[in-house]
Amino acid sequence: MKRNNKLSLALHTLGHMAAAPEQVFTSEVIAGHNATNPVVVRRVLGLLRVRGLVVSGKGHAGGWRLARAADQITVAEVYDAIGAPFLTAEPLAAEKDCAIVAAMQSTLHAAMAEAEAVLRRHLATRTIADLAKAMAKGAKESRDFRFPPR
Amino acid sequence: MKRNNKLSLALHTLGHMAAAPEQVFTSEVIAGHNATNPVVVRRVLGLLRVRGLVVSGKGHAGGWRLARAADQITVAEVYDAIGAPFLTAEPLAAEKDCAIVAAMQSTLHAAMAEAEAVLRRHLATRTIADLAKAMAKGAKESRDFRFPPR
DNA sequence: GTTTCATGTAACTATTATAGTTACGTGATT
DNA sequence: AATCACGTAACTATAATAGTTACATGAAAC
Repeated sequence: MKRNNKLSLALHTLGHMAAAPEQVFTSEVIAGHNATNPVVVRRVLGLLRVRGLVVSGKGHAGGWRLARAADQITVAEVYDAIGAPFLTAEPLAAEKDCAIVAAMQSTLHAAMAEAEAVLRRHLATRTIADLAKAMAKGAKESRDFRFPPR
Repeated sequence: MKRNNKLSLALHTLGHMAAAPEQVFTSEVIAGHNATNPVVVRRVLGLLRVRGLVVSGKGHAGGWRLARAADQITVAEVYDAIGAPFLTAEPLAAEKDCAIVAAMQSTLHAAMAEAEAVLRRHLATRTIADLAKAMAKGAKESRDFRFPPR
């Protein structure tokens, strides 16, 4: 997983889990599917586990699976679990006491908060099951996947 | 400018320019106001120049100023000029032919495009002049700010 | 015309966020 | 008891971003 992000890894993995709910996936297998390392997988899926999206087991039959039905897990929940929002208020250090800086921060923060709300609302309409459906349809059709109307 | 971003530097600087339109600012002075380096300032303002938001001059009376009235420059234009959108489609390399990956990309891209549009629309309603107004109102703390002597 | 000053830019270094890796402990299954 | 897979700490590697140095170019001042 070179320069990708946790959200992609998480959604990809959950999509596969949704497509085979009976199956238990080891972090090693998942890592193989994502060109990354098992430890990285455990770290990312660990974020999902504390939010109750997946469960993990140790030992011989150990591994990962969904904690509930795929159509009961929205993409927004995964996004929140990863906790790396695309939109955040600006940091900016210099001249903290400058009124222009304050006005700028206020403007940017308001705009981002609004955009982030739209983003989450959009992602809340999609579930992991929707991702798995694409696989059921087959890879060929999915290459020109179209977002269905709301 | 430790770990801050170009947009903050740009907006802060343009805000000050709007508050003193007749003033010419050198990159050295601007750098001082932002705890950064003159070269960094030139690089960032250079992005604004090619979009016609500011103009620069060399030599003795050289420096930077707005290319047009502050109320004719929207924050969205600055955002676009910086060209570092907060929202971009996911890269993700592994398993390109996976239908789930394609579905995921599609979902994320659609959500981000929608959010980004909201963000830009919001920023388009704000101008650099709005930022300068905050200074005119005068937060107490900002009174000690001084522009460089003519 | 020469000096001075500020931008324009290339090339390099520094910092930092993120991912990758190694190592080993813990608990479950065989 | 042996094996397997997660849990996690600690370290290393990579890459995006910012900072720095150096110098050429052009404009104003003298």
